[in-house]
Formats: sequence, C-alpha cells, structure tokens
Amino acid sequence: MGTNGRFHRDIPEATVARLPLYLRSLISLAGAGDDTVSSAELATSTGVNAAKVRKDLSYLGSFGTRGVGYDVERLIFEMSRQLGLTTERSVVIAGAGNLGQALVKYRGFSDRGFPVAAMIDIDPAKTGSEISGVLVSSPSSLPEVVAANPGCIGIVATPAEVAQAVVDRLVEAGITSILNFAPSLVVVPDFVVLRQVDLALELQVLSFYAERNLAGVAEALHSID
Amino acid sequence: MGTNGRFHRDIPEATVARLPLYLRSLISLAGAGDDTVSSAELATSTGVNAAKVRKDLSYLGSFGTRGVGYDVERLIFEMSRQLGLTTERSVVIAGAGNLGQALVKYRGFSDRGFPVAAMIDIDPAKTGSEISGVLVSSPSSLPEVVAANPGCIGIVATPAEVAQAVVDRLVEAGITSILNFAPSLVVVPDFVVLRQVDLALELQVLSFYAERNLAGVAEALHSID
DNA sequence: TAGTGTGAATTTCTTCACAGCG
DNA sequence: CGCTGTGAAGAAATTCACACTA
Repeated sequence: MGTNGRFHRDIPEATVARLPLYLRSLISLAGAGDDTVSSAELATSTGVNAAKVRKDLSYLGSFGTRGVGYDVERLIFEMSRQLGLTTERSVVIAGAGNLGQALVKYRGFSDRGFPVAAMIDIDPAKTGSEISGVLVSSPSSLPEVVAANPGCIGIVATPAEVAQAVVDRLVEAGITSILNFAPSLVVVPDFVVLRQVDLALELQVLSFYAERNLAGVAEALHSID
Repeated sequence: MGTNGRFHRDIPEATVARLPLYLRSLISLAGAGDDTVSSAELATSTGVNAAKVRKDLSYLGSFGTRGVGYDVERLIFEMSRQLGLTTERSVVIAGAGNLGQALVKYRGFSDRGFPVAAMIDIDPAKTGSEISGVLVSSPSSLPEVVAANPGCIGIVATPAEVAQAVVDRLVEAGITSILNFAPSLVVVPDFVVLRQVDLALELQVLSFYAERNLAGVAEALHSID
C-alpha cells in the first residue's frame, strides 16, 4: 500500500519471474559501458514487451527519468536488492548422481552468485571424495553444513522415490529454500519456499506445441513467464 | 469451437504446462494397479487443486464418469495423444560441455520417452568419441542427424555467447523444437517452437521469496506453471 | 450419492493509451 | 520531444458453486 517507493510491497509473481531476466540484460549492458537504458531497449534484449517492462520496473519504485530512460547501475542495484542478491547465498546439492555431478561442474550457478558449498550423498563410496573441488558429505553432516552456510539453498538431484525423504532431511537441518529437480511431488512446511524444475516436462510441453506448430505460443520462460 | 470432443482446439497454455504433471501421476497410479481416479485424488497427487484438475481435463474431452471418476488408462491415452507422445521423439544435444554431458548421462530424458540420438560439439577433441553410448558429432553432420531423426528436439547446452549461432544452425538443419539452457535471449522463426530453461534464474527467484518468507507463493512449477 | 462438467464470479496478468515530466 | 509511469480496458487463468448424472 505504501506509496513511498522505497519498499513497494507485493510484487506480482509473474513480475518476480522476470526480474532475473532484466538483471541478466542489465549486467550485460553495464559491461558494454551503457549507463542508461530505455524500456524499449530492455524489451528487445529480453524478449518482453516494453509496456510490461515498464510496469514490472515500476514495482521496484520510480527509478526512470522521463525522456531518458533508466540508470543501468541504479536498476541493477535495486533489482539485486529486491532479489536478495546482495548477500551471497550458497547452494547445497543433495544427490551426487549424474545430475548432481553435472550441476556442481556446471559453471552457471557459481558464475551467477550461487557457489556450491557442499554435496550430500548416502553412498559411502562417494562421501569423502571431492567433485570439482566440492566435498561430498554424508547426510549426517547436513546440520553442520547448514550452520556453516546460513541461508543456503538446497538442490534436490536425487531419484524421485527418495525426493520427499531428502527434502524432509533438508528442512530438518534448517534449509528453507529448495529447488527440486526430481520429477515428483514433494510437500514442505509453510515456511519453506519450494520450486520444481522438471526437465522432461519441458520436452513434453515442446512436444505438444511441435505437434500443432503453434510456435511462439510456447515461447515461455520455464515454466512461468 | 467444435463441441465434438474428439479434438478440442486451443487448450490454454497454463493447462498444457500441467498435463505432463497429471500424466506422471496417472502413470504411477496405473503402475499401482488403480484403474479409476477422481479429480480429488489427482489433486493431492499433483499439488494442483481439484477444480483446476477437472477444468484442465475437460479440455481433453469428457472422459470422466460422474460419481466415479476417470478411467486411468483412458486418460493416459488421451493425454499422451494430445502431448504428441504416441510417436517417440528423440533429442539432439548441442554442446558437450558439463551441462551437455550431464544431460546425456541423465536418465530422466530417455526414461520418459526422449532418447538422446546424438550430441554435437565443435571441439575436434570431442567429436568422434562417445559419451554414455551417444556419439559426439561435428556441427557439419547436423543435417544427417536431423534426417535420421525426424521431428527431433534440439537441446542447447552451450555457453550463452554462442547460443544464437547454435540455434540458427539447428533451425537451418531442420529442427523446429528447441529447448535452450543457455541464459541468453535467442530468436527463432515463427515456425520454430522454443522454450527456455535458466537454472540460475530459478535460484534467483527462490532467493526473492526466501528474503521475505512468503513461502507457498513461490511454489510453482518452473517453468512455467 | 459421490464426483464430473461447466457457467459465472473473481483474481491475476497483459496490453493499451496517454497524461506528465525532464 | 521522448520516454516514463500508470489508470483503465482487455485477456487469461483460477476458483466457486451447483446442476446433473452414472
């Protein structure tokens, strides 16, 4: 309600899902030396239409200058703040199978401010070893890991059958943000934030649109958009 | 328009994104020997509310029986048909780096009907080798690969900088469905269906909700939902 | 009677269009 | 003049609630 602008409450979900998109673009603009950007430019560089860009940005406050555009650095700052990216948040990957190993080796997380602090696996053949410089620990060491990485995000990269049990242990150990890659429903207490990513589901959705060639309709960002 | 039921046109996007969820659940129910299921049961097993389940299923046609529920096998059949899963669709992964290698080794795709037919990489040190039984070919062999796998889906697992160029080559080679894991905007012609999955973006969205602990609000299926 | 199918109400998201300001 | 910021219109998605029927 507060019209004060410093802290605009309740940013719509759809907008939140697009903020990282703008941020990505802004960082690249900043790298290219641009210091202002218009909603139209952000629109072409993100694939979101200009009116939507303006409305989305307006939820952060009024940081634009009429006739000019937005200050790139300022927007990066405000957006990072809203996204909670000012404090680095590390990641704990549960499951050192194919997907888990891939995710540790993948640069994408650490490059964008989410370093992998640890991996967890039940297999005693794996625990104690390092993958890509990250130690694989047994589930029993979860509480210590969480204590050493406050506010960390748990990533579930285990088979679907054990996903719920794994999530329960993560929550028990104090993790309150979870990204689940296992294709199964998991339930969490109210105070835990959960997101699901199902890679095969994406292929099935593609398959649907491929069948009828309604391209463009399917162009959506993961799941949300 | 057609009230005939055999082929309900224009299923809403939001519904399409949930069909794979129902399918996953139905397959597991079928495996457990259930032959009917109610919207309430599907609701609890997918995390979607019951009214939404019924509305979604109604887009496929009227396959339920009042007072009883839905026939599991029938629903699986109709849903698979709508999703275009009756003909197997293979996948070509562009980029044999960490993410690409992870995806080939990952069972999730082939287990759910999307076998990996080939990998493509420019690095001559990689081409010719096999990863997880899949041959890594050079980009020049793309046309043959596509010809050998009609209707295949292209997966882009390359660095962001080259994603657009890679997508262009895929399209040129005849691929019309693309799943892009590179965190960058890519543009495709109208007849090509594109979906984006940005893993770090998911973490950023989690970070947003973690910051304000508005849990539950964030519970959404990637992707889109 | 138990559970579907669906119009109608509601909420959320998108798009339009333009007043207002630098 | 150019571009933001935003009310208001419009579209899409969700939820309600209940008539209907196997």
